[in-house]
Amino acid sequence: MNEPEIHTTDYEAALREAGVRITRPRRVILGILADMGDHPDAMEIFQRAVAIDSGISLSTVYRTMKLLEGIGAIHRHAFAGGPSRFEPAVGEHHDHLIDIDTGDVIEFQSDKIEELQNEIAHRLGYEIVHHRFEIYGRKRKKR
Amino acid sequence: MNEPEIHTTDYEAALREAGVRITRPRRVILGILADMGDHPDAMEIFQRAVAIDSGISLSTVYRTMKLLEGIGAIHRHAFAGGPSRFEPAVGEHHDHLIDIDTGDVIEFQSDKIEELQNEIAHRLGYEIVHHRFEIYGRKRKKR
DNA sequence: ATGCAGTTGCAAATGATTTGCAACTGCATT
DNA sequence: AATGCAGTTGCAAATCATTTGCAACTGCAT
Repeated sequence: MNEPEIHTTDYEAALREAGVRITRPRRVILGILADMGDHPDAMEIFQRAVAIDSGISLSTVYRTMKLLEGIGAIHRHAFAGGPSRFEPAVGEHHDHLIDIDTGDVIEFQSDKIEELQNEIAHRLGYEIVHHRFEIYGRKRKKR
Repeated sequence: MNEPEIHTTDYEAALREAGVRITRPRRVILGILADMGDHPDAMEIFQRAVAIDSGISLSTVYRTMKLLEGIGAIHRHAFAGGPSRFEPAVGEHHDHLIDIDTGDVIEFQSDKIEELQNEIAHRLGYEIVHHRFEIYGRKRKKR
């Protein structure tokens, strides 16, 4: 009964800790977050939520995402010209490669980057809070 | 007549090459870009432009930024919850450290990052178009 | 000097996100 | 289990950034 998986209850615990109420809409959204493998935007999360409980409003999705972002449970990614996309802040930090033709988001992880950011921030007299490394690329066609 | 500096005329040459007209509003905006040392958003550029020529509209600023971005003359940076900020795409590529308390943007350059992105993109079967590396940090207080 | 396709300013439209407010509901307390 | 009320919610309207339709204007090739 202690799988290394993420469950709604983990988020609930985090929320309780943050001193907020576990309401019906929040439980639904938490459930969606728990098993999303992609990086949906607020509207997409809203649609999934409505499919589960038609009474949920888009405002609540936005409010909940902001709340979760505030307690560090999710990360927000801002893309130029589009809505923010979210992903659970769970496990190892990773970065993204965005396919500029298809919009696909590929995750990758590199210890060197983690090192590098520390080195650079230190050199500039800063303490890192977080970083973002995104590569925008196009699939290399095999020939 | 070939200084390594950036002048309005350099942008003009790039625009002409792209087959667009050099109009009065564009010349004003180009002039602003030529000597901006910061990373202003469209509204800020608009205000500087109006100070030079009161007839310029915000739409034109947006249209021009999009145009310049398209020909690669400037870079757009999207920040969560705020407007896009622009900077001339001139010289060596650099990345940013954002001070999360003050919003200051500090530029830095690292060859290692350039290497790393190539390595990673290659590993994933992609060809890099561009990348973005941002460190969000807080000033380390000296003790 | 002339013509017209490329540009512009303005206002209205769009898209993402936030907010005011009155009704509702967790949940700590009886 | 019933009570009270501060935290939440849904809805609609507001806000912010950005885009777009359109008629008037203007570079610039001729």
